[in-house]
Amino acid sequence: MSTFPEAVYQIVRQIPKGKVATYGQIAMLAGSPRASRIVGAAMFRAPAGLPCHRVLYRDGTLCCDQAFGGKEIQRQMLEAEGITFLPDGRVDLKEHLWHGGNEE
DNA sequence: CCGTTGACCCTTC
DNA sequence: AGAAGGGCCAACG
Repeated sequence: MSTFPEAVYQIVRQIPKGKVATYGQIAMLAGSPRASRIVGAAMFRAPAGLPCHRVLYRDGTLCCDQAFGGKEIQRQMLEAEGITFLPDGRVDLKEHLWHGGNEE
């Protein structure tokens, strides 16, 4: 792990099924709590096999409506993982917000 | 090496 | 409560 995106990939890969994480949370775990934007950029360049669909906004909303080819696509993937959605169209962070525990 | 850009987040109007 | 603007850090040209 030398570059920031690479560290981000490792962290996102450690997100368990049925759990979600925020860009800010991942950025903090990566070593820069304010580099949330770098995390998003890294997600776009992220290779296949990376559960980037488990990464959401700080409020639980999806990234930018066009990620993964469509926010509804991400919603379906999250539901398949066991994630519950609120009537507001946001993910239930209080139920699925992942803690940065690398020890696992 | 310096400037620009970006799947974000926070503060203020 | 909703909308707008600025700031931050790291990669890329």
